[in-house]
Amino acid sequence: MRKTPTQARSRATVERILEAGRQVLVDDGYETFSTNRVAIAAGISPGSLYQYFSDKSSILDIVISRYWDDVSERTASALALQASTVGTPAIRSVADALLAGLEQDPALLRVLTEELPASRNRDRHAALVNRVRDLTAAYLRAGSVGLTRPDPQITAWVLVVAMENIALRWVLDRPPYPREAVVEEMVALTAGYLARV
Amino acid sequence: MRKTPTQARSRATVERILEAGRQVLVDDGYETFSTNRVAIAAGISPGSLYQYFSDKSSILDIVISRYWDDVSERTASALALQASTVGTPAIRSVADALLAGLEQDPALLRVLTEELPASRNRDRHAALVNRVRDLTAAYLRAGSVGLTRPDPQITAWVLVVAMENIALRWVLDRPPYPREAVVEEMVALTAGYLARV
DNA sequence: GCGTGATGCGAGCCAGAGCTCGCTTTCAAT
DNA sequence: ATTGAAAGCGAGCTCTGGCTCGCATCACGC
Repeated sequence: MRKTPTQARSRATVERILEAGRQVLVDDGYETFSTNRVAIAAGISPGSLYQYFSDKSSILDIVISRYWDDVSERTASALALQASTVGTPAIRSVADALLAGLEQDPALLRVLTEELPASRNRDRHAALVNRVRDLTAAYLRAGSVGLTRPDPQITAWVLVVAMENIALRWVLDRPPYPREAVVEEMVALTAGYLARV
Repeated sequence: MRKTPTQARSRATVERILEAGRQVLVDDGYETFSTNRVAIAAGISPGSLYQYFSDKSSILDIVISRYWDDVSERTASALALQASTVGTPAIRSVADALLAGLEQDPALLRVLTEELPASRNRDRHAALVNRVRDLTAAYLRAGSVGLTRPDPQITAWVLVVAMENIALRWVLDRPPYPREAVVEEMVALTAGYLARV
């Protein structure tokens, strides 16, 4: 942020820029994401844009942050809701929440994960994974489920990384499997993993 | 390919360009990957480069293809070797092969998966996933394992997508879990999923 | 040896995009 | 109403990097 807007008008302008940034990203893609395009989409001039943002990257950063914060919030809160529940219903609703979080804005998700270099999302994404992993590890340690694996930390990590990719690939690649079927597979995968053999 | 090299000298030049391309990608990263840099690294002039490659993208394409073909070949053949084996030993060696395949060239893997837009890898990567998924589905249908899940196709897809991300994240993020432990978790995850409950 | 096509050279063209700067317009406080 | 700061404008500067083109050099068949 180069200059903090004080008047209502300029605050609205900053907001318009960010919305336009998201729009250009979704409509035109990352490759053609240019400050001039953003300015046009926001209905302002390039010069105005650079009064509030130091460079193109900083606009992107905020758009990206907003998205991941949103997903993170949704997912973690859904997970927290189930902290006291046990068994497959708990797993099912977490799997569902994961899918729902990613289904929130698939167009932006696609651009962020497929067109941007993954390193752009790295920190934000790692934060999300760690957050969910720790919640999961705590849940496992709480012992509501019989612990069959030696290290809850690894187990939680494995679960999160596996589930995330299943959900992500299903949302983005749209394989011909119905949503409920995928949820059930996610439940079975998790339940089988955690159940004593 | 703009012109097919006939003499030995030019065939060597094309090879030098491709090796330089890989080198520049690994050393300098995707952002700064420029045709001029590749030319310098290959010890030739930009003009010579454009005699054989139509544009910058086509050099990249070949470098990327070569990498994924290599990984695909290694993984699929390791999987085929285990087609007749059953039980956790079979699962274990497939998990190991998956890790080994990705560990082959971690530097290039990192650039390809973290710096390039994922869409650059999309086709090649999808081919790999499909190939392994179909092998897995056939394996499941062969009935060596008791089928507890309704649809082998979904089950195979879930397994491949899950396993791949576990292996990928472990290789790239180097979480503090020993390799053998991760392999065992992958085995447990798969075995629990497929075992009758 | 000689000539013709293959190979190689590298300064530079050119399009595109990030960003600037001098100017105008709008706002709000006095 | 006045005035100074805040906000906005947009032509264009500048730099980067993909790519070219006219020329030099090399290699192989006769």
